[in-house]
Amino acid sequence: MNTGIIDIIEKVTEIFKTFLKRGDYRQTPERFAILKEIYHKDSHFTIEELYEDMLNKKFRISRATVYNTIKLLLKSNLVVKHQFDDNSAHFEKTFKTKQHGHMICTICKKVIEFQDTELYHIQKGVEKNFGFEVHSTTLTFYGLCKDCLKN
Amino acid sequence: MNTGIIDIIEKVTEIFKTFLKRGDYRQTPERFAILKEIYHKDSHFTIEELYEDMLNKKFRISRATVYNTIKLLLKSNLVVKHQFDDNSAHFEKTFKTKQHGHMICTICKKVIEFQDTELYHIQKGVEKNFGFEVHSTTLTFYGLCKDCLKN
DNA sequence: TTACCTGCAAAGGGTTTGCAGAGTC
DNA sequence: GACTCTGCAAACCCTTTGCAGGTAA
Repeated sequence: MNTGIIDIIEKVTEIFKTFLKRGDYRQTPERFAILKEIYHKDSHFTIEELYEDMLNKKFRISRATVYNTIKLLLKSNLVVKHQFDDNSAHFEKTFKTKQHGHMICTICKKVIEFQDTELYHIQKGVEKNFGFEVHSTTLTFYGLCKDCLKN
Repeated sequence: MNTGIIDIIEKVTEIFKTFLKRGDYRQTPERFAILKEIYHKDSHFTIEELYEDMLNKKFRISRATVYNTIKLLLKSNLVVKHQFDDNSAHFEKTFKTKQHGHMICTICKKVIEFQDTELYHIQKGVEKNFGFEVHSTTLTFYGLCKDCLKN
């Protein structure tokens, strides 16, 4: 499992390097450190969580740099952004990650992921019908989870 | 067409009245005026847009009341909230409105709606598989619209 | 009459911006 | 060496909150 993660991080680092070169962006240690941290995570995160995780690992960094780098990662499609129904944006890595949706419990705020193949068909449908080119997708169901339904 | 709107507004006003009574909320003129304004709209709106529209119609109201009333309308399911990729929340009426998704062009910011029947199947699927009870849904595709693809 | 609701203004929280110093190319 | 990037802090915008006066029940 660990070797898998290392391989993936190597790969996305390459992709990011290429992206930076092409866009005339500089290759700073902060940018690679943030990418690495994100790809070590298994789940969603907010900017604040990412920022604190890096501080905890004694990596000296500022919020502004995290915001700046996330923008580049979004542009390079290595990360996607989700705006759930709270005030802060949530992010996820994309490389080697399957397309999925989210269920959010409006009581306990839990976020549950689910895989779906039909989603892909819907996407193909709108691309065909509207001449729209889809870059990223957010499917979110809000409601009550199993545990909260019991109460 | 106009009679259709009037009928619908009468109907949702009744629904809202019942909701307010049941929840021991007061029936204030502001609340009904906001509901009416929303159901006169054809499309998405932000709090700020709604607020300004009401001011333009010489209805004296405050932002705080708009925020407060929107919460009640969400609770009564007469309005849904969408968090697109900008900072402000977007809202829509729900009554007599079909389930649909949104495509958002990341360049021109245009929001295009599309109907989809498959979405309902996905919803049924997660309800069955996860014991989750879905109350509302947001499906959003981000990408490039036909017009922006030309350039 | 008794809460609750409204309007106003200030506070709060996430994100962006401006600027000086550091680091990439 | 030029110019971008970083870190810090202040500014910004949307939303929430506190309080005094008004209003529905």
